[in-house]
Amino acid sequence: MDVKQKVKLVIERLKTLYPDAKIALKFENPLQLLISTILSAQCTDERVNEVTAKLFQKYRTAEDFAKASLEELAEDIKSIGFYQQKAKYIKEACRILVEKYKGEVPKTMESLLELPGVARKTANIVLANTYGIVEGIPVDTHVRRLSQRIGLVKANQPEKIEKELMEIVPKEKWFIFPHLLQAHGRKVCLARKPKCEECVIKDLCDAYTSTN
DNA sequence: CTCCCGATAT
DNA sequence: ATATCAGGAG
Repeated sequence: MDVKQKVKLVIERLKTLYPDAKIALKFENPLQLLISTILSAQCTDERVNEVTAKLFQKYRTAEDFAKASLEELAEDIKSIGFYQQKAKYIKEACRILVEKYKGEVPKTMESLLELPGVARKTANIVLANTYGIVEGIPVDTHVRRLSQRIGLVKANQPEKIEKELMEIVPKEKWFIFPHLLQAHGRKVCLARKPKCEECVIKDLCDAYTSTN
């Protein structure tokens, strides 16, 4: 089957299964989403939400994070992995926000990529989910795993996967596509033990059809 | 490529 | 015990 036709069917079926698929990180403004997304690296969104519930009470502006003590900030996010690195990223990123952008989160890919701890995945998420600016497709662990299993892409590096996906997913679906794959990745197409028998797209999946 | 790294599922 | 979790930097 043509890969674009496969993408169309995957989106149709997953949309029926997850009609309310959207970002799982909780946030009230662009700054909160930026921080949450930096924190979410190699960590479940659920735990990020637990930590940020308290964190965003304590730190309300970019300036609050920028002038925070690094040790204290690290301690406040300790239950998340990579907490020392992430504390540095957040403090430094917020210092730049205050210095260059009046404490606000910039609206361009180029500006976001200058922030430490921010690459295309994080920038795509922030732009799309706060400003409605869809420049690409965020490739996280779920988008990567499912795209590879289904057989939508051949590449192994996130940036190359994003490029391949941008060529086969219609642009008007760039926003919903990663949300659908993430929802399916968390509930059915699990990393360790995928529940293939209950999967609504198993007939379209290379990983399934090649072994069954 | 390695390193960062705690919490949870298997 | 080990793999995995909405990755990114050096």
